Amino acid sequence: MPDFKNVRIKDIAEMAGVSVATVDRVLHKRGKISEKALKKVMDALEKTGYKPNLIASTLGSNKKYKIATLIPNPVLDDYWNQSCSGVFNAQEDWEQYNVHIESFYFNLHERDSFKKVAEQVLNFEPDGILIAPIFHQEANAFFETLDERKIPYVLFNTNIPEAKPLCFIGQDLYQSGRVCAEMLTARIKRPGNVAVLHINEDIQNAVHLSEKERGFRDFFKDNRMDDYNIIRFEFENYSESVFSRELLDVIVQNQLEGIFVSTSKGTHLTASVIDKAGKRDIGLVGYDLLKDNIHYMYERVIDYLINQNPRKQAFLGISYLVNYLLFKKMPPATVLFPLEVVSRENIKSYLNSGLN
Amino acid sequence: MPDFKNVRIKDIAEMAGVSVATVDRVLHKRGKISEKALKKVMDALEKTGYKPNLIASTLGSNKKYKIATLIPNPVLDDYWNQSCSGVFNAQEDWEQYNVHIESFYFNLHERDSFKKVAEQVLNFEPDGILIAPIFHQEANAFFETLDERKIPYVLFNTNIPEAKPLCFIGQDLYQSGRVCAEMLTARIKRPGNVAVLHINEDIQNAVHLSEKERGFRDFFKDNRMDDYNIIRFEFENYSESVFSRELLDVIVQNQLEGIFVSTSKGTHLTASVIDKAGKRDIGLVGYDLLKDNIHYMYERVIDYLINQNPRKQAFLGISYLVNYLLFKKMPPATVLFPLEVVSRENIKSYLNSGLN
DNA sequence: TTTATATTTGTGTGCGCAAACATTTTGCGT
DNA sequence: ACGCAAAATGTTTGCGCACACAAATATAAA
Repeated sequence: MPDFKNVRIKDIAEMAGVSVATVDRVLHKRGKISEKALKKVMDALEKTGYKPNLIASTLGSNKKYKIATLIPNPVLDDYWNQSCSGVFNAQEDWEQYNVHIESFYFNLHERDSFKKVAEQVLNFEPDGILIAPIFHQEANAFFETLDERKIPYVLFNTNIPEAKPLCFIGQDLYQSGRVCAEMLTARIKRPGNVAVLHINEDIQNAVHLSEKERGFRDFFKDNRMDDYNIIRFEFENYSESVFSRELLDVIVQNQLEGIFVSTSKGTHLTASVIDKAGKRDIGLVGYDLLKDNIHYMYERVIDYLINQNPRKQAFLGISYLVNYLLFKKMPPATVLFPLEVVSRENIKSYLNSGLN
Repeated sequence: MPDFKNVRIKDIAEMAGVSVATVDRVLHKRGKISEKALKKVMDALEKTGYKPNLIASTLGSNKKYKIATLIPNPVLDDYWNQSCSGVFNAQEDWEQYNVHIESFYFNLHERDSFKKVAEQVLNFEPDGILIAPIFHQEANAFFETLDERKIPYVLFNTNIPEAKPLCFIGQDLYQSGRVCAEMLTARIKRPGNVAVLHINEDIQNAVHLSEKERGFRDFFKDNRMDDYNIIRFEFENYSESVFSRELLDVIVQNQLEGIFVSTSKGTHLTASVIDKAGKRDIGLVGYDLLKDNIHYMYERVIDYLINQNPRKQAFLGISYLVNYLLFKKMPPATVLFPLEVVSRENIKSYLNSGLN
């Protein structure tokens, strides 16, 4: 072990026969530099394989960074509550590094709320933003402003193809649907009717959900499972009681063997109906480790949950932003999380490991 | 936002009416301090909620840390190869921080090799060690030395109850067995004979493996699946051809419906035999995303793999050590990874997401 | 009281870099 | 050749902390 002392800017400067400031200028592409000096410095950089000391760098540039989050209000929905706690975790990790995170919440059900809160975010003048772009159109308008002002942003949960974020964090929805089909058919012992349930407050997520449905259906097609019949149902702006009645109708009339619910909240709503009706023999696959979902999984109403890991998504989003701002480290353009299959037997291992 | 400027040692010193050195002394419990000064400093510390700037701290103490890994040779086994790459990943992450990681490999099949290499590790005089303590007894002897010399170490993969590591990283083996039973029974459509296969080079792992078997069996018991019959087989120091023949005998004679293999290498060995015999209707559940296992999963020979995530285990182990050394951050005593269920449909999502 | 010695406290420098500030060099018009 | 601005380069300070070193104070021995 040669105990190789890391090359410093000073070393580079000496090698190139210039001052540290000149080296600094080429490293940060600031100021003007003569061709000659540039070449000399570049050569030295090349030869030594110089890597900046990020510790010293962050200490030296005594900057404060402000990061904003723009996500649905966590009190209205356990899913977003988990995203939120991911942000908090990240906050703890980075508070040492002079980064301040301010959370802005919009109402999941009102697009106007998004616009209003987005405005507040701009007033906050953040150096970076983590966004869950629920409302397609409004989000796009917001992105334009951000692009103009050159404020970097990371999207998670929902992708917006037109946007040019630093990074998108989410899952492969098509494949997610396929996994659900796989698990549902593993659960169901005799083929028959299965239902895809889209339970959502807003038709907005149409693309989001139909991607999952497409994957779900393709699984049956690709595996030649002709003995299954897939029926699709949508519930929108439901009231609890109406939903309950209608869903029961659907179940009974179609003699459903299994149900795939495409949303996390919809999952425990459905589970609740099935539970009350005492129809536990129906296979049920849905999304996420929400409190209620966990409960119905232990109760054997829900068979499998696909974990979208909102906590980790948000956490990683913040980490990417910070790394970009502090260390100029470019995140991958897209990060698709593993499609975690959660069952009665491994659910505890997911809940206990603080890693998520 | 009050733009709260972080309190520095200097601030504390002023508040307490002492010099920075005195504050430094109480912070690090070094040198002697008068009662009076101590109290004043402590009060100021308390009042301000002082938190040291770790960035400045690491920069200031211009220490070099040496970390050693003591793991099986990666060229002999893809599983350990993955652990190894986890170490490399960690290395990249931390090389900025003046930490040097040196890997020491022992031969998985020779306990003497472990002793010899452990000796080398000691000569290296590391500040921390990541260990896969395959050989129970030899490991324990090593730990004693480490405890004496107060060298912190993190264990992963295999737990040694007597050891006093900084942290153990692994999985709940009992529960792991249960998950395998769950997935195997989900795969098998008609109950019958299922086999537990322990395929291992060394009887050493007996505890390790029988924990999994216990969980496997308990699943059937707890779910009153009396229509299943569980048979146990061990293969030790096998030659490829002998193994192949014997295993086929077992399969045919018992008319196996499903197989649970308790080791990662054993999984593709078994898959290979099943594949060659054209017996894909047998359910097969095993461990880990090894290259060969992935292949047989795509080939529909293996149905489910439980991911032990050796890469992430090693990566996290190093991270914990570094955080402890650099930032005095205590890791949790035990970290049990989620029991990830990998299937044909979600395997790509695991392979693609660089997170693992 | 003096001197030696232990105890307690204070000062200064460097870690590697960023950035403000200072200086030198160049090009150009007159 | 001169003046002058722009271009190019150099010098210095400070980020917050660790730690070596220096100084001051207290205590004990003579």
